Amino acid sequence: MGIARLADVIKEEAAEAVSSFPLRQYRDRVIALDASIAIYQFRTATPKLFNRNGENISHLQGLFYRTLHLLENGIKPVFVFDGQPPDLKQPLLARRAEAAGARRDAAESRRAENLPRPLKQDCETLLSYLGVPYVQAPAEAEATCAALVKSGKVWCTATEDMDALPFGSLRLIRHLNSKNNCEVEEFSLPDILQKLGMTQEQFVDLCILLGCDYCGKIWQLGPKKALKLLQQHGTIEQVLQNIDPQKHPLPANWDLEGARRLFLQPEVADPGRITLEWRDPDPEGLVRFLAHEKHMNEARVCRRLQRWQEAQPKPEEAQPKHQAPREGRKQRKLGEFFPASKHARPPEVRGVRARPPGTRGARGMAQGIILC
DNA sequence: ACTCTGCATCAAGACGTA
DNA sequence: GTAATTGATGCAGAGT
DNA sequence: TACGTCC
Repeated sequence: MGIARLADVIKEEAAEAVSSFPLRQYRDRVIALDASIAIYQFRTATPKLFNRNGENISHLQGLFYRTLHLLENGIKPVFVFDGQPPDLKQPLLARRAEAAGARRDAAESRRAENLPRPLKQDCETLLSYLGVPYVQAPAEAEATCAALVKSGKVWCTATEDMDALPFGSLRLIRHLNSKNNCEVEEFSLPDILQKLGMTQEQFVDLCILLGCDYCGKIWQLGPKKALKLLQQHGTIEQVLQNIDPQKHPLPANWDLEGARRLFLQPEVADPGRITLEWRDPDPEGLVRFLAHEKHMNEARVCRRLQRWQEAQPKPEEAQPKHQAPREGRKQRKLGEFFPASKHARPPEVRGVRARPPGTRGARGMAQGIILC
């Protein structure tokens, strides 16, 4: 669940490091998202959606709508999937699993944090048809997101929890998906460090004291004291020498070094070996996959795709406005997929049967990415 | 006063229509 | 008859 | 905007 109250601390103590921008500010930006968190959100959102086979397809519908929303706003998303959670996180996961009820068998709870494979495959398939790249992280997704930002391949990490900052993501944005023109909130890591007067190492120490996923908290040491003491003494070790150990007992099995190492030298995918590529969504493939294979309502899928199509900038006005490198985004004429129907007529089987020659899109399947 | 903790509560994702 | 997740938020209370 | 529906 990230770092407890880190956002509050930053807003209070380093307000200048936080700014708000309208969504359009991020046009043509590459943004990394934690796929597992997003999917988990969709799955736990109520009410759950079941198709006629009784399969929960909340994740597909959610990912479909949300990704198109990003694409419509000119954002280039990269989804990063969690890998193996670090050992230090096991106690936390075990606690969560236990809280989730003793009903689950041990085998399932052990990998509770990982998405079930078919679920993940569904999402990868969907992303491929959407033309959106994804990355498999070896461990924590947020860590790989941060590495991608540091490498320059990605502009920022979009996430609701703050882990990406101690992992070193230079920019972090929140509320990317909020509805009514709510502004996006951007945290600048360099500004945070400067305002707090801390190095990245000290900032990581701060996050550990605030309470992270990897080790327990020190009793009676909340955000205010933690910040002040760290600014005063520099490291957790120094802080410990200046507080009363009776009043501030350490948690059992407190692996300070381990937690630090996970933040400062996390296991991440090598950005240099990752190629990010975006393609236009493949409407035909999407209808086939979502509606026919997964039994989402076909009319809805088509309507949404049509809305996306209409939101596409016309080729001629797309050119002069932005000088931004339109790398690899070939503008495909989409009219061919939707025989221009003025009034959205739902109940037809469209787009699927009508397959113009030469547009057998499904090759799009290939273009997720790759590597870890 | 200020700070931290514990407990209760509530809303959750996105669309479309009224 | 019948389930029931997670986390953000606000308020009460206790320790400093 | 508030609320009901999605499958």
